[in-house]
Amino acid sequence: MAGIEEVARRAGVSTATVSRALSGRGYVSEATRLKVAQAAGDLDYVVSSNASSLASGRTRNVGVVVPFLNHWFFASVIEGAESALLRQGYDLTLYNLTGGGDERKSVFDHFLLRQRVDAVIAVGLELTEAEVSSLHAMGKPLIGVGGAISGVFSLTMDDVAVARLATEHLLGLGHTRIAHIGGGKEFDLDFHLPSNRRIGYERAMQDAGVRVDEALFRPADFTLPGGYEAAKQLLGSPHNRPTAIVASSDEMAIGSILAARDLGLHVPADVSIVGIDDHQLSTFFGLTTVAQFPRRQGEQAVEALMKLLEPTPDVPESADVPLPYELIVRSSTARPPQ
Amino acid sequence: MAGIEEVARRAGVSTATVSRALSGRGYVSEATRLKVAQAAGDLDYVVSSNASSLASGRTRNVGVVVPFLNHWFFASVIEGAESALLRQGYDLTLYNLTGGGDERKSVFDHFLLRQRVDAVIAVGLELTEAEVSSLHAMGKPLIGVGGAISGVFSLTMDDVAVARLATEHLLGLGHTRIAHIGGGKEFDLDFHLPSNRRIGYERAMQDAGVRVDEALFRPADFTLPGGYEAAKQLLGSPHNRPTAIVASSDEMAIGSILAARDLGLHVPADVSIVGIDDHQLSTFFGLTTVAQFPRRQGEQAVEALMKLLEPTPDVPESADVPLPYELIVRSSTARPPQ
DNA sequence: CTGAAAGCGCTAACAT
DNA sequence: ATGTTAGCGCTTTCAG
Repeated sequence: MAGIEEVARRAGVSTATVSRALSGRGYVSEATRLKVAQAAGDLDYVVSSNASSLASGRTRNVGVVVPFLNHWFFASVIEGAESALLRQGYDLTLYNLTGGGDERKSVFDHFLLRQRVDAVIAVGLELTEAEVSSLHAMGKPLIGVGGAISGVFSLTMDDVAVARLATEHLLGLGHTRIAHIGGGKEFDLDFHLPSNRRIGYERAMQDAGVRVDEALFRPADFTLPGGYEAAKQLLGSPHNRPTAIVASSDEMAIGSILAARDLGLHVPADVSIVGIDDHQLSTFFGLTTVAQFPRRQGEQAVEALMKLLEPTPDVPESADVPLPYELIVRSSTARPPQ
Repeated sequence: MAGIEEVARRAGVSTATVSRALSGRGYVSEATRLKVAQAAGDLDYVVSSNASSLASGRTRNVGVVVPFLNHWFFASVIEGAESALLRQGYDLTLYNLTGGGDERKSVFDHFLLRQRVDAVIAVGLELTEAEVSSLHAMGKPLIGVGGAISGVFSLTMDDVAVARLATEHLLGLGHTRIAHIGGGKEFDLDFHLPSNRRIGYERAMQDAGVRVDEALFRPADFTLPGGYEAAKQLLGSPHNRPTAIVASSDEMAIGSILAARDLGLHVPADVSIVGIDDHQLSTFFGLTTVAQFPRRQGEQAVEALMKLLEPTPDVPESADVPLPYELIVRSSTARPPQ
């Protein structure tokens, strides 16, 4: 618990110089920098983030707000953000809203306002005007990931294009009776992704001159069991069973594969299935999918923040590109039977 | 961004009184408390955690260190810890070591030492002596979850008993050719759970007078694909195929169910399978398992910390009980064939 | 029960 | 390039 004063004494300089030498801000000769580093090392000196924050007004800490944690997408985004932040010497403090309304309110009204974070990353959350503006009033940069927030810079995939690509893959193989398992209306509140993906699916169908059949759409909850249920209904239909399914998430797609198996249908011989995500289990199930890269999204969010937070351009340039996605063809899709 | 001074002025008291009124520490008359609360509310005052921490030496923030994030167990522990902390007005800052050796070093040598946290929760991590002692030298309480750390208070399940229970369930149904899929040696470094579970399995067998057959053990990596591979080997054996499998994790157990299906074996008619965890997918797969309760573990870790951190007994009493576990029988286990 | 005042440990002008 | 110094916004003795 050595303080800056002791380091200064040991290095034979002033505390101001120690501060400059250690933080990299301001001019210090190479020689003194070394002396200071040495002294600091000897004493196991680590700056007190509180004192530093209080004096400088910068905490070197960012808040990440998520609606769930126990979910592939969110966990991956956080992992990406965390490691990018660590590299920059930043901490990540986590706000998980799983608990419900009360938690959300106290996080936005209290926790995020107590000057503990320099910026906020909101993942998969549609923030209210009030939430956004209270953050902005404090001068805290806010950035969204996966779910656009009006008036806020957000990293977000082109969900229409993604779903279109998945559907086109199937169309290209010759399928026309293509079903879609997407999010129900309840998911459209915080994400708009369900309807966007449905739109992408429909556009692809229409552009290919294929009629969109309402009976071939099933809402589900993005989970594996949800996908299983929906697929059972779709594939159990006595008339005009679809020859392919595009599911809005890999978990639902995997559920669909299991449903098909349970019905005695072979994938992809009897039915082709494509998902969206590239979930960690997708390789195992041989699922064809459109990959998104949530870890990368977390990193990109941090990169964007750093540009706002760090005046010096010591952060690698990262253009404001749209989020990438990529069709990954595995063994769950093939030409339709006959 | 109103400061304490403005609140004091508006309430007609000194800043000292505001501090006392808002923090609950020290004597304040009910009347002034109300006045202050009113003034603070009017001004949307939120205390600056940095100034408060610097002055008081307490950050009201705890660090949580995990080896992975994208995993059911860790995510659940964090969720539990997070919500318990939120209730106490604490923040949670997350340190994810997924990146590798470098990250770990900088987290322990730098990040955790910069006085940003009052305490540390290490989840599923075996800390080195150096790591533990540098934390203790700073006076930071440290508590382990899921993986005992020598010399550190840890919440940890009785893995021997858990595996024994799973095995006894099978023995009780009449199985004797019971295979075990457990962690390989590489997992024994940070967790000792693999070998403990194996011991529990063996003890149960021995106590039942059943010989432990080396050929009936397969190491795997705790994942679904890993369990699938292992089960394929076990169940594909031409001689003396096991009639049951106890897997050290639900993911491996689910992999085993899928492996059995792919071999044309029926679960549980041809083979019974039991896991350990009660993973979110286990209900869907009808998996019999021994549940552990990771969310609760996160909460308990926080409760234990609060006792150390908060002198006042405003934290509900929670005895130092061993972690609970519970056999949940679903449809993946039954009497052996014939 | 309340107020005055001395820091908490560092950073950032400003001066040199 | 380095030192001096005045705070950052609170909490906490210590008086009263």
